[in-house]
Amino acid sequence: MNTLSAEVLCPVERKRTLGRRLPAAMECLAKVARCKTGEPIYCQEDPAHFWYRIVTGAARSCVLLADGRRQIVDFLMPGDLFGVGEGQAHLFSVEAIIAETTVARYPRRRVEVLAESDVEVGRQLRETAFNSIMRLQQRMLLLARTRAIEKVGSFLIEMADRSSPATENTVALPMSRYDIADYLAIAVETVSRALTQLRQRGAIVLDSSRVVRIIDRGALQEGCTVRH
Amino acid sequence: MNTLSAEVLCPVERKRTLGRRLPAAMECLAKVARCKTGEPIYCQEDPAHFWYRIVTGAARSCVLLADGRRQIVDFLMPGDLFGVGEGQAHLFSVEAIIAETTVARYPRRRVEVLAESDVEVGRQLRETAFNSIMRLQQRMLLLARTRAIEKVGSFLIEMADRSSPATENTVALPMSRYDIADYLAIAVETVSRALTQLRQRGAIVLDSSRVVRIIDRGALQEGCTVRH
DNA sequence: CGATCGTTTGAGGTTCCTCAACAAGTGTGG
DNA sequence: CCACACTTGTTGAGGAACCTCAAACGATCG
Repeated sequence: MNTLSAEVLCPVERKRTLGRRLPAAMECLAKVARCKTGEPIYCQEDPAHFWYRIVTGAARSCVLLADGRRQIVDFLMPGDLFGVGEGQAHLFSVEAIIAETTVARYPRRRVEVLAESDVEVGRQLRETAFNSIMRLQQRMLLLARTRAIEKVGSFLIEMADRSSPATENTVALPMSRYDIADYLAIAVETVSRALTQLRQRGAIVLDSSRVVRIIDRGALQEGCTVRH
Repeated sequence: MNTLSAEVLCPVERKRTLGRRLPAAMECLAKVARCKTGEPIYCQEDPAHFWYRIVTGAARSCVLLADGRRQIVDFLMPGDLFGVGEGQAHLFSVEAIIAETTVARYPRRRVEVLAESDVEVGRQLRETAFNSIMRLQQRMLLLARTRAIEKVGSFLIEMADRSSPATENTVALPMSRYDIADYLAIAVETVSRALTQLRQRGAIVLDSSRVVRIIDRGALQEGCTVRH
């Protein structure tokens, strides 16, 4: 009975699905573009004429709030499909966060038409959407954590699970502390302090400020796991 | 350029989509069941053999965390489809929260097969999934709010937008303060205090503890809106 | 070399959580 | 019908966690 609950925390199954390419019929509609660091892939309120997929690199999906805060809605990694099903205009901005980020662009209308004629494409899109829903639900549980140290701990585990299995315990964070703070909805200083505290507890080692080695996975999840 | 951003806050378009019935081909697979208050519709880790839709009443989708807290993942209202695309077992429990809650149950396998043969069903399911994603993203922005009073304010607006348009300014909350607290990831006392404060500011009137009249919508959204 | 950015640490103030008490409403059994 | 327990909602007091402001340091870049 724990097989599924394990999936909640260690989304290996999901990773496989997200990482793989889309059906050939859809891939041949794609055009690939290259983005510099900080360069927007699209902006909030731009007409949503395309769907996108990260090929290499990483990006952040974010929104500016009225109080001046920036909320990062998601970090996008290779294989992630985004900008999908958003009505007439994009609800968020998406910007590359590391150099050499390449993005595949799919014309929305043509994909929608394709989905109605090609059963396989339709099924794949539904599956992708369902996976997004699961990831969003996990993110909601993360944001719902009350303590900053639990948020940061869960974040590190999320990043570890999303990176390649080979380097599961050494995470190279592509984003700054500011990005992490806006993702977790806490202050930058609090992120820094939480990392320091996790280091002092022996849960992690900071090889550099952007490279984290996870020593004690259990300590990171402390109080963050689902009860059985 | 504000058409879309308005949709972010006042999801009228979404409501219409969610409220309407699914295609006839899918509806005829459904069986309707009745649930008492507090009765589970399904439990966390139950095999996910069915999809569900609320016909009348309301329900809460929740998860128990290791620290004993209960996180409510979503409130489900008439028309809402749930339990969809969850792998082999349900990730959350769903319980009715008011008497006379009726739920339609769709056999998952048969719906999936149907979606591959019936283009209309497939399209409708994708649309539903995309709508869920938009709602989840809105919920994420809600949880990302830093102040309790903003969370409660946004919550009231969310509930107002999800109830019938006729009663848009008078919201009958089907859930207790405890449910609201677990939904917003704050303490019950904080929910109560935030409502009192909103009442004192003249933003709302409490006709009874469960019936809220929204007087000043702007005051509820204070600092919660997206910047343009 | 100065400027800027990213990261870390400290000090003080604010918000929220915890514990506690109380009031009102609901159901139950004598 | 009333006494009682229980649930639900509200309010107060004290303490913990986090945010804000400030400063310092290293790295990168022009």
